[in-house]
Amino acid sequence: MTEQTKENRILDAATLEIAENGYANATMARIAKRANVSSGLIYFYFPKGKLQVLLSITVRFWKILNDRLETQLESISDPVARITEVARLAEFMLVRDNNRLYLAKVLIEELPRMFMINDEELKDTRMEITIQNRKFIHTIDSIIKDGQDQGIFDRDLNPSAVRQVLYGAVEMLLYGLFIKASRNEDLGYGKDDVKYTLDMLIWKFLCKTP
Amino acid sequence: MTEQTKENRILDAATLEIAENGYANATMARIAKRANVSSGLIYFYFPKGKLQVLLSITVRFWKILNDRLETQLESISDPVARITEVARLAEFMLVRDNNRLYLAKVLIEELPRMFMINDEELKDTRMEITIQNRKFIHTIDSIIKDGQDQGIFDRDLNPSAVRQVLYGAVEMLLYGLFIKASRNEDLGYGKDDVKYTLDMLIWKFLCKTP
Amino acid sequence: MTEQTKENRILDAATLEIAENGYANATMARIAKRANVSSGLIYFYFPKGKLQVLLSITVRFWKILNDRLETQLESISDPVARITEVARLAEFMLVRDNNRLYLAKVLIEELPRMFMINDEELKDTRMEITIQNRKFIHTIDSIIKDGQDQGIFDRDLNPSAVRQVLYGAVEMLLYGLFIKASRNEDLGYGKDDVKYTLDMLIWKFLCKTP
Amino acid sequence: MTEQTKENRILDAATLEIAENGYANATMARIAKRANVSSGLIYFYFPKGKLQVLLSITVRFWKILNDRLETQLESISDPVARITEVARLAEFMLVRDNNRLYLAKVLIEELPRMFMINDEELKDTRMEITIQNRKFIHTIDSIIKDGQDQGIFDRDLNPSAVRQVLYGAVEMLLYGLFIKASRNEDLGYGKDDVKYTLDMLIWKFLCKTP
DNA sequence: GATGAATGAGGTTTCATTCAT
DNA sequence: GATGAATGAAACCTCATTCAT
Repeated sequence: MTEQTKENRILDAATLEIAENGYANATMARIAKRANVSSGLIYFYFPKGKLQVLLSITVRFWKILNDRLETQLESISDPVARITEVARLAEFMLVRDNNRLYLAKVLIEELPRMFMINDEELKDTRMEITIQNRKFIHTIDSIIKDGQDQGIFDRDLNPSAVRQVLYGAVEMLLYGLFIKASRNEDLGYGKDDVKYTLDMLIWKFLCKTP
Repeated sequence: MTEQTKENRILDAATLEIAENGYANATMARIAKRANVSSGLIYFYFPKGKLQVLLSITVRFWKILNDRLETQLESISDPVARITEVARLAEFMLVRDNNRLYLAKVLIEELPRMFMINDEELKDTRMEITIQNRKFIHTIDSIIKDGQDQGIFDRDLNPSAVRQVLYGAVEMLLYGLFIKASRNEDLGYGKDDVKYTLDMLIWKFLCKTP
Repeated sequence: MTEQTKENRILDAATLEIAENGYANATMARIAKRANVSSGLIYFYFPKGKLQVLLSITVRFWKILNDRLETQLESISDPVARITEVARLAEFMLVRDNNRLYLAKVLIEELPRMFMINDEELKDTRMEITIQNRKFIHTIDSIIKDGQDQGIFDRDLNPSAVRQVLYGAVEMLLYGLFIKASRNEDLGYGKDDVKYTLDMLIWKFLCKTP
Repeated sequence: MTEQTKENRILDAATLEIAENGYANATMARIAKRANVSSGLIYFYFPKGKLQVLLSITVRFWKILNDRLETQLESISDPVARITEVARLAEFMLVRDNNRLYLAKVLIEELPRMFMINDEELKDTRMEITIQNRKFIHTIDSIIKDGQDQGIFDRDLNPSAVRQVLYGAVEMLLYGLFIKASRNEDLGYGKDDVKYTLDMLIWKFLCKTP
């Protein structure tokens, strides 16, 4: 999918490494080995080290997601269809194959960490995430407000709170799939349940009751 | 709340340290300093080190939550009231004051890490978490199934998927509050919105539509 | 001489290591090995690393020198005798045996580096040097001004410039001795020439011509 | 002054880089950037790397100094005038503008390092320095011996020791000017004091007392 | 001549963990 | 129970140096 530059290979390798060992235990040496580059090259592309690599994984994902959203949503006008499309796309980008689930795991587990970064030297990368994140949030919130204005979505709900609910729902549903895929534990539902549950969440929770 | 033994002081200090720096950057030396004990003493109480401390924070929380749930739910029979009470209690234990929000942050961010632990020596502590976690999951799933059996909750929803949605919704709503409290960023909603949104999630999404 | 605490052992080992390899090539690992301590312990006493070790060598020397000067000069009132005593003491502390010459070499070669340090984190150590240095400069300048006031020293000379000349003269004369001791090269003079030359420098250059 | 070939630009850039960061912290990458060439090119001109660059800075300086000395001294016969000319020329070459002071700093601080070099591969460059250095020393020592023979300079002084004194005096006086120029610290004297003090050093210390 | 991405040896540095007191 | 100086494995990270272009 993404062009196989060495920079991208490093990010892919880091995704795998972090997914398997967690950020705390991921080592630069192993990332380098997985990407089949020297450890020094990682610092050439990401001078601030491991944290910048993690941030860059996130930036790359959000950029692609936002780009695709923009394209996909262009031709859809119905708020229900639009919000459903957002969920579908997130699902598609993170669940389609097991490789994607690694990315899902990293994004879900490490996203909160992003908000905590104060390092002055990483301000730029951090800002990029914030921009992409705000863009995403704005997309969702706009759809919700739009639906409320059109009388389709429940006007009594706070759009920001709804967005958090949707975000959390998608996150935990996907996370369960990851656990299922990577361990023996069954959490009691499958990919089809995710689709159906999210549809119902939109129809019943988000839409105006007749 | 909890008795101020040195052991508890260590866990409290660790919660703060991990909340501020993340598990990866938390150091035993700083935890010791914050707890006003020597670093050697941490190993007296938690011989397996940092990871055991993290696990112990989690165990302590889940034990208390499950205990209280048991007590509180005893006198409630209506499924809607029961599931609402679960949300209320989680909220209460994690949001009541800002100190609690630190705990919320640690639990939310580091919980996934728990599932990755294979360390033979920590099997016992890990098992304790699994037990508490299953107990919690079982409590929720039982309420949902019960409600479905009674024709109050929507029978077409997969109980496990619903549980993930509720868990994710509570998590993200609380997490937004933490961001708000610890940074200037406003996510667009407040404590009251959390209550109302969760109530609506239960009424509209979870309950059977008439 | 100095109490053989581990801290002092580290400074002694570092002096030797830096004298032999230069600051640029000195390694913490070798300093540790020479001091017979673990490399980690160096960071326990000198958290800012190699540069702090270098600064600390200097601080220790200047402190001792200033202390002894204070004691020795107490009982001397004649400006000529006083300034001679300063030169003698510097000589004594740096030349008496070959071990001392190592210290001399480090102090002479690396002193200029001290003035260049801007590192915010080393401000304290750097300030200590500045204080000791000013104390030393003040001692010398006072003697010179005193001698000028008494009509013994040449009043037309700028005391600060004279101090630089004396400092440079002592430095280069001692440095030559180090070269001689550590290599085969002969620079054409010996310890006795140093004494005589410095005496003449004081008598002829510094004193008022009759 | 010097022709702006890329080779010279590299040496100039290295002088600045080493003056600002010290030899230990100077990096080839920054030297290349300052010289506006690629780092690879430095190895084209100086295959032995950083040390060879440092040696080359020194060689270039001493060669020019010795050349000029030869020219300037040709027409002067009086020992006092000759030795004064040496001091003047050194001053001129190192103090005339602030750029020169950077060179002074590097030469003063890093000269001792030269004597420590044993690297077989740098034997040639090192030898060049030794040759230039001996030539310089010989020039001075000759003037002094000459003056002593003519009964103008004090015959009781060891010429080599005198040379060290003069060298140290010039060095420290110039060094003080550098400190003054690059920091706020005032060492209590200026360029005029340097001239006067050196004149007096020659007249009073070096010359025979009547 | 000139470039700069890429390497990897070798240094610095951290910090979990121990143990004598 | 409690301390904190001391250890050393193992990570991070730098940067001199190379080489295909």
